[in-house]
Amino acid sequence: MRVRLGYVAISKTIEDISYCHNLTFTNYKKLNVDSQNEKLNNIIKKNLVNLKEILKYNGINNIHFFRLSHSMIPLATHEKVIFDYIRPFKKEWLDIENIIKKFKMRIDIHPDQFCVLNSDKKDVVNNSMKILKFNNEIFNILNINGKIIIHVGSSIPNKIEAIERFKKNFLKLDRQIQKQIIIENDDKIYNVIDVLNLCEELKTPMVLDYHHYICNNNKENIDDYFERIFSTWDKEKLPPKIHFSSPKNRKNRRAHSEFIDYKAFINFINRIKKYNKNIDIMLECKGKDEALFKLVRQLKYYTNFKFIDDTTFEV
DNA sequence: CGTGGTCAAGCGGTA
DNA sequence: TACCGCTTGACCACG
Repeated sequence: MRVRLGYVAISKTIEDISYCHNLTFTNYKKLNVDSQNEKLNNIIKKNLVNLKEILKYNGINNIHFFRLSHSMIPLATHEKVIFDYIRPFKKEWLDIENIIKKFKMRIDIHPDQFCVLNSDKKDVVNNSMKILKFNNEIFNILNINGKIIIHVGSSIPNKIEAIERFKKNFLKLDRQIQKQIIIENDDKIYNVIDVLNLCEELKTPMVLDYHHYICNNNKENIDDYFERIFSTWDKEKLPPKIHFSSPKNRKNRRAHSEFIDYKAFINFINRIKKYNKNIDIMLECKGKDEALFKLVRQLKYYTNFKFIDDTTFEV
């Protein structure tokens, strides 16, 4: 089994290179009409240039996959702000595409909490579809095989009806977007079994979030479900994706800790290695890439995992 | 220089 | 009932 490790969205090592500079609608409105677009364009340009630098940093450090934060194009799906974030930035987008291709990177995107495909409110569903379309467009601009990670969403008035709404709305999406969506179990409502059943029915890959499983389960044993979860990826070119993180502390179990509990991680690897799949594990820690490299040092010291590069090992 | 309030938007959970 | 956290930070006004 080959395991690749990655981290989320922001590097802590290279500071001052954020690609998440934002412009809120309130502040946008305060500007006069001429400077609105100028301000927006400046922010987008800065974000795209910085994203390129972060991807380059990742590539040089053998980090093979990355999750894009989605605020890199502020107001992209705001109905009252119409602007072109593609053509004026052709060079910047192309630079990013070239870096991704050069290092053969896997790129995911995770819409924020306002993307609720199964909401009982029509406007929320429409906006969610718009967000998904925007994410799809980013992949189209970059000409890459990216995935959009979403949760099932709301449970109003109950999980059964809400799952039916999810299926109905999912099937309304463009086929291309349907194929990009992968669904993750969450820490409050939709547990591993809910999401696995849904993914099998929709023929959509499932992202297992191990920390969410710890927070939200019916005392089922996760070991009984690994095989089925991995199988949802059988038709994909990309390896199955797992999110791994450690709880902050006993009291605050849902929050993410700064670093990974390496013993829990080693235990986890030893339980999944028999499936002999290649796996991409994204570490979700406050410590970001520092947490990734700390875990790698611990694995090198405490295990016989055979490291192929800075973030990839075989067991 | 540090801090706290604010930001377009949805949810469920907690005090 | 009102706020908090999420996947999360940036920015600005203020001291």
